[in-house]
Amino acid sequence: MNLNEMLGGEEYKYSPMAAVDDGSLACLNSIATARKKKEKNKRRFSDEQIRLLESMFESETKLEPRKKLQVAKELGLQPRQVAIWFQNKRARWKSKQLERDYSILRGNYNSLVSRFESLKKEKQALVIQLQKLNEMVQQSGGAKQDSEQRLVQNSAESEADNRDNGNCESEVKPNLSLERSEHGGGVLSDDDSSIRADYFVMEEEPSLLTMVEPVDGCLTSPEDWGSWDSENVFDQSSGSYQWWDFWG
DNA sequence: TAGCTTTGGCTGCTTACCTCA
DNA sequence: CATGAGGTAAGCAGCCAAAGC
Repeated sequence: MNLNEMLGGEEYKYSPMAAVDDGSLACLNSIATARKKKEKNKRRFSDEQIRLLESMFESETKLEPRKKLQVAKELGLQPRQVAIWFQNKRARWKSKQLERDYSILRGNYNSLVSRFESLKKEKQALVIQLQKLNEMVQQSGGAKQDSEQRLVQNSAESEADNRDNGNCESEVKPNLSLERSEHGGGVLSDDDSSIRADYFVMEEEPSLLTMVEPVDGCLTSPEDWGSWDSENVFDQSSGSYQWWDFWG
């Protein structure tokens, strides 16, 4: 068997990853040498060829067979060479795109972190302010306590009446009141808007830091970044992926 | 019509060559 | 001049879809 037969002529396919079972080092060396000689002919494409290929790639990242033949003829290349150039180009482009996506994600993450920190500080300031106000309210208690209790009682009776009449909460007339909560503090209750803000509950810091990636992988798709919002980023309901795992 | 083979293209990984700092 | 890093053309395995039988 000569070298050409070993290599199978033009049909020879050498795989460096393939398992070696004959243990013939000499044979392997011959194959490697032959391959090196074969690849000696490898030359970079000319600037003109690259220029045209690049412009083609800009308009369409995948070539139709007919177009491929036309381009190959035009550039004096084998159709196979054109196909491989496009394959490699797509791979390089994808790699670059990944880098770009990564830097954009990183920027988004950094801005979210700084926003979260500023909101946290704002919340702390508001809590302190509320504590002070509550202290003032408690200090001025005494005589006022009776009127507060009356207010609370009236409010409870009013709600009971509304329930009896089958009224929903949104139909109740505005009725702001100050109640005593089970936390020993107070609860601002706005019956009209159903907005209720508990305060003095700092010991139960919400775990806002649980960040998950949506199942559909939209975070990796730049087109979808426009739809980002805090619900996406701080969704606590699905998955267990932690954002700090990603940046760890 | 279903099942098969063939063909061609794709992705992902890898190799070897070339260029340049 | 040697060398290492990065870019690039090309090889390979494996997968998939379309076409033909």
